[in-house]
This record gives sequence, structure tokens and C-alpha cells, in this order.
Amino acid sequence: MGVTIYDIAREANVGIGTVSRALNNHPKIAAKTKNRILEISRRMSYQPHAYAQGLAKRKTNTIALIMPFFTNYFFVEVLQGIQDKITDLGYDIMLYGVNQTNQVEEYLKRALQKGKVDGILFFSMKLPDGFDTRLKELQLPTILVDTFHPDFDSITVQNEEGAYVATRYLVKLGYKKIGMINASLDSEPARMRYNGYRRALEEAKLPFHERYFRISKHSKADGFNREAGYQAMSEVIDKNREDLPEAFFISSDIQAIGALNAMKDRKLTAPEDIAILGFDDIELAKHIGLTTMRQPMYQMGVLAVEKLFHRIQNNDFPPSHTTFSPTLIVRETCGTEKQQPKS
Amino acid sequence: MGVTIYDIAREANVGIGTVSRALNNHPKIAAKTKNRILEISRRMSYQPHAYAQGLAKRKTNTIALIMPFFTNYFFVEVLQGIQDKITDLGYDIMLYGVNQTNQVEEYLKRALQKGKVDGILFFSMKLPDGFDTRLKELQLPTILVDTFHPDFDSITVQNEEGAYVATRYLVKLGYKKIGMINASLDSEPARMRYNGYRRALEEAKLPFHERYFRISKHSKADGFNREAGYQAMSEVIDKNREDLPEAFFISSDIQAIGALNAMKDRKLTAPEDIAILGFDDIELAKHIGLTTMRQPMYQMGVLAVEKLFHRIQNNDFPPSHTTFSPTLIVRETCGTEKQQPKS
DNA sequence: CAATATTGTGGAAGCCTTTCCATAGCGCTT
DNA sequence: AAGCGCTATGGAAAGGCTTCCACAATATTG
Repeated sequence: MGVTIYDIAREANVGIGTVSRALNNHPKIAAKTKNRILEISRRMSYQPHAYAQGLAKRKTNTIALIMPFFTNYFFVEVLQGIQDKITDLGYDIMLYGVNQTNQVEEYLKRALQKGKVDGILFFSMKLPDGFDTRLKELQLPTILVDTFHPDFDSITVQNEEGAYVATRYLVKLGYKKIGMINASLDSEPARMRYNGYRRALEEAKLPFHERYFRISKHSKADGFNREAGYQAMSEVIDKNREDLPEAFFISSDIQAIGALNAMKDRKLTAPEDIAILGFDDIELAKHIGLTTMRQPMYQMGVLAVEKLFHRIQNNDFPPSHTTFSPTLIVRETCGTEKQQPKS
Repeated sequence: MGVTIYDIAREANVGIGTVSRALNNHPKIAAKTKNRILEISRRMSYQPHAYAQGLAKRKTNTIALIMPFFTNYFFVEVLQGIQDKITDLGYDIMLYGVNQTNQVEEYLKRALQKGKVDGILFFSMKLPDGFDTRLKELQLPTILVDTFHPDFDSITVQNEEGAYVATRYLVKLGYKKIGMINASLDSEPARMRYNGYRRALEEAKLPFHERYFRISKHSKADGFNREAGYQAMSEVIDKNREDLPEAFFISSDIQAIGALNAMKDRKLTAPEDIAILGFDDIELAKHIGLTTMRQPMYQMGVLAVEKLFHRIQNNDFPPSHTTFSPTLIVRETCGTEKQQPKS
């Protein structure tokens, strides 16, 4: 059905090798032959067959993207960075959006399928058991983003430090009763953020109150979502009616949005009743005036692609680890130094 | 480097044809031979080579998804429907997220490349000139979502009717000065929504005020984004300080969020000062209590995949067009019948 | 028990490229 | 005019699979 190099070769009265050389502008070819062939192939609207090319070259020009997808807006923004960069480089993206945790293995297996992709970008999840060795055996270039393994290139955010900075900021504003709403501790970033929170409290000699700490475990997935935030905040408020915390550090913006909603339903506002500090700085944070810790999402996407290409071109160097520090973005939900909170 | 069917054939003392039949559970093969081969191939951890398979079968098990990506959260939700459904069917997704309108052609060309994908899902954009005929020549199954062309299967939303219902609802609540903030009229949905808005006004014998109508053209892309909504609302308010509209129908939730922000910055609230009605019902609408027209996004994604498969299996029937009616979701930003607005 | 039908198997051909190797043809040199 | 070195070219081989055709080995029939 389609036009092949054989058709062109026949038409131009040359061999298929010559056609191939013309199309791939190989040096060893006479300029006029080349032009003639290019002209003919244009006239016949020739299109190389992607899979035949891939098979012969052992190269797919495609990379796999495996990322959580349970409506965590964080990823939408990273995705933009990846998309822009990868398009520049002439590659395509095979998207594997994980909606339930058990899909991870399935997707990894698919991406590992021989000859399917030239590399993998793996996001924010723990590499399931055994896949580290399989990936190494296959020598499939892999970059981890927002998660860590010593044997693979990785890009992470200083979660512990970010949480520490966030909490210390709340301390500095004068809050004493500082709670935290976290995602599932199965998640590495969630654990680190918890540690940072605890460290800041200790350093400020503030007590840690079990009753102001909540893991949003109720939900599907890992708890990094709005419903989980809503639920966790509802519980804390309802159980501590008489003695509400003054501030909350929340492990993601999307949870913070849920939490703010729970407050609103109970006629509480931020920062007047409870101050709220999030994590991520998703695009919507700006809208609702959420004070938060910014992760450089777009840049992380771009860098991930760059690292992957570096490794695709030369897989022969030790793993490198890059880490970004989140920065505090002050908006309204924590009050400001001038307009000091009540306490 | 990898294990091939030749290796397995040698190991099992059979021909390569037999190995292939065993792996693809072809009917004409003895059960015990088959089991033996499967056992061996498991032991050698055989993995078929995706591209070789694709080349031989003339089938990629991959579909291309071309969709606008300029942070319009609408698509994130459609994407989930697509992803879930397509995974069930054993297919993979090649994602082409359009960030600037000039990328559309580039992506279409890539997706059209022979043998790269088995079908295309094309979203919310006008098919660039000439591609309709090219797609038909190539016989590449294509489904249009949220846009229309008589020669291709499509799934659309009754934009005109949705806008009409929305505006009529505002009329019914007693608002007289009803404005609209729209996206670029290059977008088909935007045009239809404008028509519905006008029709409802006329029917109610309410005047159309040029000064309460605004196209958010300022921005990058098509205007379906938060900044555009913010800017448009800011302008309308600032130019009509003395005579503000009472209500606004806004062509997407994400713009409505921007608009609400612009109001907030000017100490105006919804519905007390101006009622706001959006379109889409993205997940966040619930959060901020936005009254809006719901599009069944997840279901549209699922249906799109189903249609595409239908056509991949049998390309031999006339194009079918499905259309959904949006439904009104009443929340808080328009007030309610009980708590009537001032006017 | 021979003749025929059925089932299972081997392996060549085909899918469409790229790449390598051999060779034809050309212009130089001597 | 013969010999040499280049350059450009043709086309086989390779990449790894599916599928078709031919044939061998059974099973079925009268």
C-alpha cells in the first residue's frame, strides 16, 4: 500500500542502497543523484516506515513516561517541561499514566519490552522489587524523578529541607500549635517531609501533638489528592473543636485545597482561624493565594529529559543525582509578618 | 543481545514457526509442544521485539493522542478515561501535547508516519488544512473529540445548547445584565457557546451589551486559561465601575477561576456582587463552589477509545457522530433560587 | 489394511529499512 | 597506455517477527 524505497529505486533507476543514502544524507553520494532521488521521493510522497527503520537501526526515538496520574496536578506541569524538550529533540512520548498502584508493574513490563523505547522516565514512585536489576540487565537508560535509587540517575527535591523551611516559617510567624497533614508514608517524599516537619518543631522546642497530625490514608492511591486533604482536615477540626491548631503544614497543594474546603464548610478561614502552608506550588496555588513551597516542576521535566538523552548517547558513566531545593512562596494563607496572626 | 525465537527454537529442537505459533497461541499446535516451548521461553526470559512484531503484523498496538495542553485541566480528566480504557485493551498511547498552535501540524505529520500508530485521537482543535484528505488517503482511523468534520467519527458536546441552558438559568434567577467572557472565536466550541448565550438573551428579550462581552484574546494559545479569564474580567470591571454587570457566563471553568480571582483582587465576591457560571465542571469547580455546565469528560475519553477500536477493527462503515448534552451543576457562585440575588 | 483426511511441523518468504562489502568507473600519475 | 586510488553505486545480509506452503506423521474411514 505504501511507497517503499524499492518503488523509488525502480523509478530512479538506482539501487535501494543509494536511495537510503540519499534520504539519510550519507556523505558518499553524488549531489545530483541525491537531488534526483529526493525529488522523486517527494513526488511519490514517500514516508519511511517507522518500525522498519527502528528495527534496522535498533533505535525507536521514543521514550516511556511512567507517572502517577491520580489527578495530582503536579504532574501536569512536569509533563509540559518534558513535552517541550522532547519535541525539540525529535523524540516521541509513550505515556503510561498510573491510576492505581498495581498498574506500575504492568506498565514497566510493557516499557521494558525489547525495542519498544529507548529510555524510561520514572516518576515519584518506588521502583517495584526486582525491576532495578532487570533494568540494569537490559541496560535500558532510566531516569528517576522525585524518587531515589543509588544505581540510577535521579532528580529529587530536598523534601526534608523543604518541610523544615516551611515549618520554621510557621514558627517564625509566631504559631505554636502547628499540625501537619501528610500523604501515605509509603511515599518517600511524604516520609521526608514528615522528618523535616519534626526537626523544625524540635529545634523550636515546640511539642509534637499526635492529635494535630494526620495521614490522609482514607483515599484511593497515595493520599496526594484533594479528597484526602478534605477528609483529614475535617477529622482534625471535628475532633479538636475546643482546641484547634493554629497552623498546618500540608504535604501537597492539592491536599491543601481540600483542607481549605473543609475549613470553609465549617466557616473557618485561613489565615484568620488556621494558617495553611502547602507544598508544590501548582498553578492554582497562585489563584487561591496559597503560601507554599515551590518545586521547580517545569525545569525538573526539562532536566529529566536532558539526563535521559545524555545517557542514551553514552550509557557508560556512573549514575548522577541532582537535587533541587524548594523555595518558599509567601502568599496569603499564613498571614504575613506585618499582619501578625492573633497568637 | 536479546533472546530471539531462533534461540528458543534451537533450545527446543523445533522450527521457528512452531515457536511463533506457541507464543501466539495459534490453534494448530500440539498442547505439549506448546507448553514445552512456553516453559523454555519463560526460562530464557524471552521478550518479543515490539518493532519486529509490528513490522510483520502491520500493527503497532499504539494510538496517537493529539490534544491541547496549555494547562487546560479539562484534558487531564479526559486523559484518565482514555488511559484506563486503552490499557484494558492492551494498547499504548503516544502523547502529543500541543503547547503552541503551530505544533499541531508537526505532530500530525509524525503521527501520520507510516506504521507508527494504528489510529489517532484528535482533540478540540480544527484539523489543519489538507489533513482531512491526507488522513483519508492513508485510511488511518481517526476520531475527533470536541470538534467536528463530516468525514470522521466525532464526539462533541452540545456547546450551543449548553450555553443556552446556562444563560437561561441566569435569566431565571432574575439577572438582567448578563455578560459573557469567551475564549478565542477561532475555537469552534467558543463560537457555539457564544451563539447559545446570544440566543438565550434574545429569547428573554434582554439586550446584548458589547461592553459586558469580552474575548480573552490577550493570551498565548486559545484563551481557555486562567490568565485570560483574569485579564478579561479585570478589564470589564475596570471599564464599567459605575455600572457593573450582574452575572457572567464564562466559557470555561479555568477562565472562571481567573475571573473570580480578578474579582477578589477588587474586593468583589460571587454571587453577592457578580454571579459567575462556568463550563466544563473540572474537578476543582467543586472546591470553589463554582456553578457550571458539566461535560462528561471521563466518559468522553472512554467512548473515544471505543469508537477508535471499532474503526480499527473495521474501517468500512460511514462516520458516526455522538453528541452529549452538558448538564447544569448548581453550586454557589450564582446564588440559588431561595437566596435570591439583590436585583 | 489401504486410502484418505487431519493435524502438526519446518522453514522460506515477506514486512521495510540500514549497512556492509564488492565492484564499476573515473581521473590521475608515471 | 597501464596502473593506481578514489568515489559512487548495487544489492546481499541483517534486524526479529508472522504467515504461508509443503510435507510428514498421525488418525479416520470403508
